[in-house]
Amino acid sequence: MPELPEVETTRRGIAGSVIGQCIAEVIVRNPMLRWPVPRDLERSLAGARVHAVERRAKYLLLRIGDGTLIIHLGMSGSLKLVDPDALPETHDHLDIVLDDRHALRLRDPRRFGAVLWTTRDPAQHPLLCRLGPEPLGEEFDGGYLHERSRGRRRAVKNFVMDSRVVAGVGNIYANEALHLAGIHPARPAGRISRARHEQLAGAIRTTLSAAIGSGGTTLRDFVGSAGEPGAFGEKLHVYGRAGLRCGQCAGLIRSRSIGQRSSFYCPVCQR
DNA sequence: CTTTACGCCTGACGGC
DNA sequence: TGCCGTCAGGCGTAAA
Repeated sequence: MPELPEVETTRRGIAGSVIGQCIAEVIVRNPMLRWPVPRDLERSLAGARVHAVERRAKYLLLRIGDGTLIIHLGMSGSLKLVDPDALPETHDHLDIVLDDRHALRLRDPRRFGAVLWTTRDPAQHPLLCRLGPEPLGEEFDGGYLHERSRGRRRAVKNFVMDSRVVAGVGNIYANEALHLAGIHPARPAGRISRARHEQLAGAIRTTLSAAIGSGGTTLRDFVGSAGEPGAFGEKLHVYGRAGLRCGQCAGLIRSRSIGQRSSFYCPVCQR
């Protein structure tokens, strides 16, 4: 579930409450996430201070003491600020209790998420070292997309969802950005002009920025750090809207699977 | 090298 | 009411 805007919403929601705090306790109720939560996590964290809460792609990076806690929310994860005395519910796998008696509580029904600890440069971590540029950063633009796509035959939707090309564009926002750019999701990436790649890069930035501004998209279970759902779902133009009219041209929105992922597009205004 | 298919896991939903 | 198949926001890995 959480794509970049949801992870950024989470980051902004927790940063002010955790930066400057020290870790009092770590409670692991179920370590079996995508990879096991490190057994000695409490020993690494206890007493250490949180210096910063950053984001790279869909990874949250909590700078704690002399290391970094890497958190990924997978498909169904969320991170809430709670009173540590509040009873945990099913799928509340981990609490990071802070000195001020608040706790970060990780919930992840499907357990596709991850909690990892590194004392090295997190950018060099195997999970992060091959990520492409941040879509809201300066290196990402149409020229970059155009250059990277030359000779590539795969569908442009799969191309922009490849985290080695650009980090953090997931299924919802890939569909939305391609609609905004007027590009058919199955079009081979290498057969898109520079001008249209400029359009696409701009559409990705616009879509992600607007979603962050709305607190993300809640389809099923995403909630922000205070438990609030994201409001961007009301602003989706194609995702989940098969059979409805396109707002741009009154064509009918279609859905089909592209690269094993459900895709939504307007066959009239996306070419 | 690029591209595709497959799991990991739980829960929600539709059809019967 | 229940059971069963299908699908879901991600992504590493194996294999073609």
